[in-house]
Amino acid sequence: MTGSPTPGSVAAWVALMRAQTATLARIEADLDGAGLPPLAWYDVLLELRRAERASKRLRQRDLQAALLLAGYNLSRLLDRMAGAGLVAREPTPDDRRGIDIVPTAEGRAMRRRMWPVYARALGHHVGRHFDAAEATTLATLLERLR
Amino acid sequence: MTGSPTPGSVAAWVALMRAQTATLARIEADLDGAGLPPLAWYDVLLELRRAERASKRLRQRDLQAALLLAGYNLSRLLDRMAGAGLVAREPTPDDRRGIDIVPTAEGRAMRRRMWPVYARALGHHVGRHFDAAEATTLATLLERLR
DNA sequence: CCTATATCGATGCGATTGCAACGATATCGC
DNA sequence: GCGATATCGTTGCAATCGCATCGATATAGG
Repeated sequence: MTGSPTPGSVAAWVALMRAQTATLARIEADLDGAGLPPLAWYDVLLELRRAERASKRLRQRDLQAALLLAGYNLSRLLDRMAGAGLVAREPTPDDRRGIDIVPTAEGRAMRRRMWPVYARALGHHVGRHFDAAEATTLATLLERLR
Repeated sequence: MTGSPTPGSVAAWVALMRAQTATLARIEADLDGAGLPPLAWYDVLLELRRAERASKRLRQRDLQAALLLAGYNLSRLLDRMAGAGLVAREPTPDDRRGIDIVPTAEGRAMRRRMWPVYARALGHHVGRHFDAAEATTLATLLERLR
């Protein structure tokens, strides 16, 4: 047998693809409309802030794992962000293969500038559609697909 | 106020991004591993079959709307698929700007060849994680983000 | 210690995507 | 009917992604 999946799970998958594509496009459009960089830059800056709050330096490898990003992709994303003056690369103290990524003052400022726009977009394009219980249900179900 | 969205909806959004990215990557890997073309090709071929079943010809514009795909992107996707002999372009009878997209015999065969692999991947990477009620709940919630 | 293997990050190159603009045709408003 | 505007699909070009590979360093096994 070809193992036809349940109709419900096909519907869920199709809905997942479309929801992500459509919502991401709307959020990116809001950021772009405000003259801000793409969402991926925010994700990087947010991870960097989390690390700073925990008084840790973040290795590129760890950033890669946190963002589910291919290594070569992250290398070049950081090229662009470093070019824009938002992050700096420093050698990892105890592993000479490694690079620590640190935010610059401008990088921290950029994250603060992006958040209000991102938050507004999130409320408008996601939060608006769910009450608290629904949002939790949705998050819980989606977690299983990690 | 910056209008912080509810914590639940932020969690739902993050989970949505990760679930889609991770699951899509797994499914694409299964298709690629079976020597088959990307998922987008299947989506096109499926829409074409739907149209044929309804005895309708499908305009490129309608395909674009059905797939939530940018026009220029679809143009070139169809270039590749036509190059592979899977679809053909024909002038729309009543609108000389338009192009009808029709599947070739090879295109229909390719869809039939892709489905078992896709179905297996879907069962493995999506269906496995949900019972019928959960899948329906998930689909229903995600529909709201269209 | 010293070779074999694994990990970390970068890079050359071809494929794909996104943006802006275009040519062709259709539709609208006068 | 006719000029202004909108729609359909394509294309040039730059940015980004994905794959394969590389150089450098670290770790494991004998």
